[in-house]
Amino acid sequence: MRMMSENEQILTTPISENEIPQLENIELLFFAYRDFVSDPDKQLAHRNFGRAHHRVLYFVNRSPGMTVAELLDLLRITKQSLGRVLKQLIEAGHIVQNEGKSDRRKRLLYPTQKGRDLILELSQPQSERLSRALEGMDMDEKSKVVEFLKRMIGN
Amino acid sequence: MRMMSENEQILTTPISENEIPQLENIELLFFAYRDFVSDPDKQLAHRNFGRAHHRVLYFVNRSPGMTVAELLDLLRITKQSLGRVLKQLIEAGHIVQNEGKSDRRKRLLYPTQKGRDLILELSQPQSERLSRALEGMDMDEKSKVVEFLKRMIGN
DNA sequence: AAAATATGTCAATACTGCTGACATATTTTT
DNA sequence: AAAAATATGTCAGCAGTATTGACATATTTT
Repeated sequence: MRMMSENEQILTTPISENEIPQLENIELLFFAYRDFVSDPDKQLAHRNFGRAHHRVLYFVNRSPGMTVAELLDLLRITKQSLGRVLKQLIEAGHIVQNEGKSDRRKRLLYPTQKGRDLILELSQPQSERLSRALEGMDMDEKSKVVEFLKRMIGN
Repeated sequence: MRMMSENEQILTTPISENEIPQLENIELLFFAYRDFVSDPDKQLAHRNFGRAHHRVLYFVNRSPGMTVAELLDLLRITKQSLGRVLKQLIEAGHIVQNEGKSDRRKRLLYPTQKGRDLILELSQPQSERLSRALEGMDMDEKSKVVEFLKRMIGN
């Protein structure tokens, strides 16, 4: 006769905050981010771009003149993964590459006006969502939220 | 002679908070979430599971007895996408499906003890990261952060 | 009996990530 | 000057997760 092993047992009770502290917050962060990135997804779709394009465009606009290697470090993806989206952004005229002056191996990345326009458009709904979420908080409270986000980063 | 059109112009100045309010926070949220999900990725990898498995496992543990349709709504993915990961989780013995009593078309999803153990293991580093990020804040400050996350959700 | 619902599955496709290998140009080190 | 290291680009192949649309089955509702 086959016995049911202990860990095949079926559980009908929900996992609780007792078993995992911060359970609610894990969930909130999941939903918050899901909705946060869904905003620009629609705008990206009808340009045949994806989230990867968005991120590249963002960082090049944030730090014009950055190199490919710096971008790789920031995004924590491989050269191959970056290569494809970067190529498409260059072909579409959103980003240009200039040879480095001091080191001609380097390819410095700059946004065009077209690329700047696009990142502004993509960032708009995210900006608005964040503004709404922080609305009504005083400076102290806002800075606590920012502190929280900063402390979530790293390791 | 070919003229450079206006939006091919190269920009060397960074995008600023003036152009997009909340620019810094957009970035912080990106990094925070990137690191938040990277924690469980390593544990998932050597079981040949991915983030999708993690999310399914999470919600089934959170609400044992939920149906496939409810899970689809929550995750906002297609039946096809869910089908694969759910199948693997069932085969691996982390989740079981029971026929609904009142409506036998429905397949109610329950975690096994094995599934409960896994979600606890996966949630551990995320729980710790959140605890560290909230450490030292008083109850009021913590609730402001939670309020912020809640307000980020929706629309 | 017909229509609607819940689920499962098929085929085809896209995006984003990975590894490993190799090529080129350039700079740094020896 | 030659050798080694660096920055970038590209190739082939693979994996995970998402999509759409079509169709099948069982069950419940109308």
